[in-house]
Amino acid sequence: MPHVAKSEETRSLIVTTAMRLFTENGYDRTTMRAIAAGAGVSVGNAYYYFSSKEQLIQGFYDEIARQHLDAARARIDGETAFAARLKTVLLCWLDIAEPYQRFGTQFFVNAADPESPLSPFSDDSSAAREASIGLMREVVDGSDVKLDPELRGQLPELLWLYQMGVVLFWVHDRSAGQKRSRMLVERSVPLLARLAALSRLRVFRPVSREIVDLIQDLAKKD
Amino acid sequence: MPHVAKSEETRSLIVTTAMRLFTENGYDRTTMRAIAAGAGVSVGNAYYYFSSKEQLIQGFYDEIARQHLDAARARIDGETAFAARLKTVLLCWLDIAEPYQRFGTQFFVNAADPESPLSPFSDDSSAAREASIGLMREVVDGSDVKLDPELRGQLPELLWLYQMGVVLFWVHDRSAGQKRSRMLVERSVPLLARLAALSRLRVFRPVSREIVDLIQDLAKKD
DNA sequence: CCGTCTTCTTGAACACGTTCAAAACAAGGA
DNA sequence: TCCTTGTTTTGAACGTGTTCAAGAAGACGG
Repeated sequence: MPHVAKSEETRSLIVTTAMRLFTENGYDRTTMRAIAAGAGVSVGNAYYYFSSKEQLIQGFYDEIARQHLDAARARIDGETAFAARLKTVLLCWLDIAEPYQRFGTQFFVNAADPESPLSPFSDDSSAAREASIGLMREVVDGSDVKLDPELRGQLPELLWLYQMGVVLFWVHDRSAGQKRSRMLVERSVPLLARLAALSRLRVFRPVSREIVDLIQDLAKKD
Repeated sequence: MPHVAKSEETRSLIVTTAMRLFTENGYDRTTMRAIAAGAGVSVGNAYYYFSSKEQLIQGFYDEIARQHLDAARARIDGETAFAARLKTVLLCWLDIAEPYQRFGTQFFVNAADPESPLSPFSDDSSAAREASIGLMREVVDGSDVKLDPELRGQLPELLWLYQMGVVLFWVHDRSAGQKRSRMLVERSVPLLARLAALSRLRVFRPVSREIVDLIQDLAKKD
């Protein structure tokens, strides 16, 4: 038989059980004792693999991000319009995250804690963050959009921030199928695209420059 | 002697003690037992007045907001430049909130929960929210800025959202004296002001219109 | 097979937020 | 003064996340 570390099996059993229970009953109503019992291990054992209840969802977070990267790349392939590409990427995230909104809410609340390793701005999340920004870079580079070159370099990071804003809206969105979030994307993306295009106009140039500078300065030690 | 309800004294004693301990040791490290002991009451008594530990900071939240309204109004009096007024209001908030950033962080994390009554978007917070938006309306109306009239009506709400963004940045800001947050305000406010002025240009008009429409539609059931 | 060292597992114990039945107190009215 | 009714106060008890000392199970060289 293949040498699969027994410990990996246990670890994965625990996280799978946790995700099932979170989805069934919500994050708060799922106790560590229930997770341990469901996985057939002791509560202490769960803490041997995961340092906290919060930590249990990091794996889940990574899973969503991975699915999103794959699906979004497939969906924008061939499309060259900037707005269409961006819209597809964001709607794709909403599709993938939809089943988890119920407990995803609780999750993203924890992630709002700047001290938490789950924060999208934390060092621990830098890998996932870089991957997401990379996707946005593909959105820009694979499109035929014409941009102020200064803006172009910064745009992926800006778009990632915009995506964080969409997520924040989504967390608060209680409409059926999150259709309000979808509307936000459908209608704000064309606006952004037009703003980006306007950035090449003369009147707009200094403003655009200053925005880029500001972001760069703010990023210097973040 | 004046008829001050004994119960009001107890209530205020509890909240005062709580705020002192929160500021001294942080929110997490302050236990309800410590608060009760510090106030010389039983733990059950604290729960008679406040339904939860979180609820204890609502009073504090209100206090900061009240201070901000007063101080900001005084400081913008006489000033007529839109950018200057807005900048003053935001820097004023940073000044007032500074001593509490340490545990304020924890507080604003709780407030990020959409289900929490502490959320700035919740019904329970609508009074405070309306007051803040009202202040932004004063910022606009007391200034000599020329605006697309459609935008003018919506602007106070947009500025309030912008303020929420600044607060979000501030929560994550670990620089000394929150000088990064100050830089953000100092430099983003002029940008906003220029954008607002640009909104009257012909090329910009349709974009500006659509932004206003989108916000209105999104606000319809929020 | 034995001894030793590391990895894994256990469940009792702890600290904390929260609840609740019961007691103490306050204010009238008879 | 006593009874009644409503308000305030108490502290033991509960459920939860988390810790930890101790033991079980493997891994491996001899």
